[in-house]
Amino acid sequence: MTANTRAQYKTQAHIIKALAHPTRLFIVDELARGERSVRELTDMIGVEMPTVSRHLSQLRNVGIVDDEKRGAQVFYRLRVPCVLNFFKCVEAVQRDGGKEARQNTVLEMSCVA
Amino acid sequence: MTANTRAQYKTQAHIIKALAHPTRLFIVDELARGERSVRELTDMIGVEMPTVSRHLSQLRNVGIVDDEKRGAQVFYRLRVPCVLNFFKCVEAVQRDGGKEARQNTVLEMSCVA
DNA sequence: AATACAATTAGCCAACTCGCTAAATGCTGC
DNA sequence: GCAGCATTTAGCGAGTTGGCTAATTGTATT
Repeated sequence: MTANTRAQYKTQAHIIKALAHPTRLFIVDELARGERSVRELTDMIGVEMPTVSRHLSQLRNVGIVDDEKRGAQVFYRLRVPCVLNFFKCVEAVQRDGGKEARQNTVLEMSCVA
Repeated sequence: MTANTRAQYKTQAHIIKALAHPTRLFIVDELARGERSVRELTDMIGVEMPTVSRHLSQLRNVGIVDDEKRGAQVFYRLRVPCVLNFFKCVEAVQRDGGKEARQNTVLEMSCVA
């Protein structure tokens, strides 16, 4: 592996990592429906606004979402809709695979999915 | 958000997190070319075998890869090829977005990609 | 200008991640 | 059975993550 290749994987991992958290997945899912203010998202998620704000800036830093300040509020938008395709594949992983996952929560998952 | 929905996002995040590391991305990429033994992967990556082994079991635990023991060796296979689509989308994120990413490494990225 | 609300930043702490080395397990060939 | 290789497991330590509260910044309203 060359240094360049290694750097490339690192950058990609950084982007994927931005999606690797339940709250941030929820945010992406919600923003797929339209733009939302930080307050709106905070009210839906069960954590404090500063925490939500940090999740949002994480998504923004890698370019997945976009923000626009209007008045006192900041609205966030999904910038790269293709990340929604991740969900489909992840569901496929849930169905087809997952030894540990199957032991834990996937069975209950397949009930609600 | 119901408890079930929350659990669902948690499970999905767990799967995505398994991909959110440079070494594991490399492994997935390499396994897309065919099965590989732990030794083979270790020789390509610059870390010790125990570390590679743990990355592999992380991928196996969420069902992304599969292992088969033949003799003294263990061969790993990609089980859910759709994860390769992640790469395409991640490249789109790299191109279209990424404030921080743009500052850091994306420019050099777009040269090698 | 004073108050109130929206959002971010800073600082703290518990939990997790990922590298390593050492030890354990399992198979192969002598 | 013993030696040697392949792999995994265990245990350690540095660094990161994600929650919180408190403090800061910026806008709107009175």
